[in-house]
Amino acid sequence: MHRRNTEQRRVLRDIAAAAAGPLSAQEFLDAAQSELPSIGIATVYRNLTRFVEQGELRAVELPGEASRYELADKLHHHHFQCDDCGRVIDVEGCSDAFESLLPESFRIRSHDVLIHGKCPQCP
Amino acid sequence: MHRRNTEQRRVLRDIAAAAAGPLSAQEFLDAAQSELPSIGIATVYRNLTRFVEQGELRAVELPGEASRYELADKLHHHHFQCDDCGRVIDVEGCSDAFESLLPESFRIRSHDVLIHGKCPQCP
DNA sequence: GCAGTACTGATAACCCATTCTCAATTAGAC
DNA sequence: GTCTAATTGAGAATGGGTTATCAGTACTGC
Repeated sequence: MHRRNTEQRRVLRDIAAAAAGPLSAQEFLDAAQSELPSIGIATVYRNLTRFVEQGELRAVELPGEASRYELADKLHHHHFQCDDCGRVIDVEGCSDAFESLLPESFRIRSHDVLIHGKCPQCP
Repeated sequence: MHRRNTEQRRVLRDIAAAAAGPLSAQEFLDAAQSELPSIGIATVYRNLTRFVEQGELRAVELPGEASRYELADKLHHHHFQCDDCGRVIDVEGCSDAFESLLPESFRIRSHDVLIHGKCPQCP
């Protein structure tokens, strides 16, 4: 099972690298089609799944939304989602004092923060 | 359209009031059936939707999970979800210094925090 | 009590993100 | 250039949460 470097994969990787936040399969498709109009949604899903298995990408799940994908080597960060356009943008840094809020009997592994509001591009 | 006080609604309201965190429709169903074995999932969904419309309950969306519902008059808080049993438990308090992480051009409206780990009941 | 209608329970239908199928295409070793 | 299997694109199929349908039930005003 030799891996091949297809144009589709190259385009998808470029999109992930240039993204300002995690993208959905549909967003990957839209972005990819502007460079490779014939690419289909099945290919996008197949490759996103594969990139996750290979450790290149990481899935980001947001409430009530389709899965999004971001580079796996990103440092700890959180996300902002615009109420209007729905775009998700990375937020660097983190003020984590969550541990102190729970009793000792809870063994904390991680935490996710999602900030809502309006992004600079929306009215 | 006169509102009626059915046994089903009374049970669902009791369950919501006694919950340690937001419950899914399935969890409402399971809890309700121990008191009212004939209650069906359609009735649960119908009433949860109705309670939300009436402002009694509020929907809580967690990544990759069915909607959950909690009392609408709860004060600002966050949630903990157990990696093992999946239960969701309220976390009082909040260390919010998120505003400072984003540029001024982002107008922040709210934030959600979800803490992951193991609850006291799980190994 | 009775009537009228809001409500319920069972199940079929729906919605939509994701996966599968399969014939056609193409990267890459030789 | 040839060969072969990995990959692709289109559309069908899937799965799970939620909603719609409809005949039967049971609140509540009188």
